[in-house]
Amino acid sequence: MATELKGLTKRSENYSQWYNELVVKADLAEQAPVRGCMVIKPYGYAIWEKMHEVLDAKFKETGHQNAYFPLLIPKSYLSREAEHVEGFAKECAVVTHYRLKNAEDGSGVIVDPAAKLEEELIIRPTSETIIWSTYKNWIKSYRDLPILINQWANVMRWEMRPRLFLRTAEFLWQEGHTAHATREEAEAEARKMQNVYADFAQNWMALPVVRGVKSETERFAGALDTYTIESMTQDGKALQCGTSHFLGQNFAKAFEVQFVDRENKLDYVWATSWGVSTRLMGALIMAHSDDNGLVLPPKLAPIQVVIVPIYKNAEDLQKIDARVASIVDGLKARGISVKYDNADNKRPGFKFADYEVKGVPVRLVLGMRDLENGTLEVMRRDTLEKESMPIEGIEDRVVTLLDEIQENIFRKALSYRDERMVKVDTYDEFKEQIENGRFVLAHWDGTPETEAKIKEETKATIRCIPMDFDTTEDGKCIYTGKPSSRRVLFARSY
RNA sequence: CGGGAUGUAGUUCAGUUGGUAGAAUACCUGGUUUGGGACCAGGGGGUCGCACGUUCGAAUCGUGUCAUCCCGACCA
Repeated sequence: MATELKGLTKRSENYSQWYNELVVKADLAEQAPVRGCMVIKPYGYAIWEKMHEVLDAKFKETGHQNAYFPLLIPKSYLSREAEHVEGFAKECAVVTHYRLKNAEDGSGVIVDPAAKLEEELIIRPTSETIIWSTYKNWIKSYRDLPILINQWANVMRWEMRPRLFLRTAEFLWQEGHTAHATREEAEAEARKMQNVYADFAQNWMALPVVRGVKSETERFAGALDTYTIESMTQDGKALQCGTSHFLGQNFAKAFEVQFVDRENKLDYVWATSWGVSTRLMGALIMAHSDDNGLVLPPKLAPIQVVIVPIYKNAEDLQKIDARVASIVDGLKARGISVKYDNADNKRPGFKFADYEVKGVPVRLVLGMRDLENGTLEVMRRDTLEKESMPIEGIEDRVVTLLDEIQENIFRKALSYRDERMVKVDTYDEFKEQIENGRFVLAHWDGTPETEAKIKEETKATIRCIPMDFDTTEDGKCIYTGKPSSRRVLFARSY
């Protein structure tokens, strides 16, 4: 399948359009026939698969196991936890029937009214309810705890305004659901997983994130605390990349999950849940890409190195093939994923542009001229710099180059974000900086009312109370002038 | 659910006062090409979103309907 690559909109002209075109032209995903749903194409899925693999290993290192719970949830389960219903009820897809039949007038297939379900089923928007109703049967004693389980699944939320990867009706994610004997242990777990996410974002995705705690209004429905990692897109908006919730005993109480502790006393268990989704793909795309297309961090790139031959006839190509074979072997031996594209049906210029749009970190070009000189051309995607190098020893050079690129795109994204994170002390200044697409650190009086007013007037929300840097200091709320003991992070968000 | 817009080739779009379907690009075939998105020649592809109406005649006019996109409210 060939993609139409020409004419990618510039970021500066229309950021949303640029993003959309990029997702499609880099061959990552496309819209599905069903509104709000997307088809993740092989190249896009390969990136997600790599993320999945790395995260899964981290979960296992931290003592978690994978399991799987059902897609369909009885409607009554959802109403058990009051805040939880409130948060999700408006966006649930509901299964009401279990059979179709042919219409009598021959107009096609219709829902068989005789097959109406007694209790409707909800397609999971998240799995807390089904999981906690199951944990109830698993937990009797403190000896059954902790339960540290993760599931990789798809969930469905009937969103009003879908966007590829960032907000789709159906999305892929992992959700961890843990049960603990003590409050302290559960809180520690929630923070631990936030750190796992932050580590993954920064060291694998090359994505700088702010770790923090959500304000009461932004908190997950049913949680006591929501820990978040927030990244910045190139148009200056915030993107919630991962969350880890300390659920207290809310779900245990709603689903009557009690255990007998060491002192033979009955108590409710303490819970956490945490998740990241295919939205990470959106964060990745928005963080590093440029007007030539995607820029992938080498650690997650499905193809880390592409080799393009340049030749005039079959005889030349044979010579290049032979020389390239050993380079390919050498790179593979070093654990590098490499593609040698000697397809004859595309010209070199086309291939160059194509792999640039797809964000392949390193391109090696080898022509007859190079063959004679014992050189090749090395291009790095992050800077677009080209350099001629000796073929001899190129494999090791590529290894270090990939590391440099990984490091460089993180640094670039970090300084981009840091330049756009500002402190303000007046509301006028606040409005101006929000309008400029900045992350704004400002004093807030701590009330949901003020937060709501600010959101209404500026569309900015409190992204988090940051944990990565100390924002404690005496000041006055930018909106009400009431005393505040620390700054919080405001931004517009996706 | 409010406000705005659009449905014509795989895609992006043109289509005049109503007269029976076009371009670019993509695709297929052949040839020449190949150090930054090739060129020439030929070819295939559309019940003009759907329904009804007006008319000798509708992509074009009217009514209805469905769908999609953008802007809000909501959200991982």
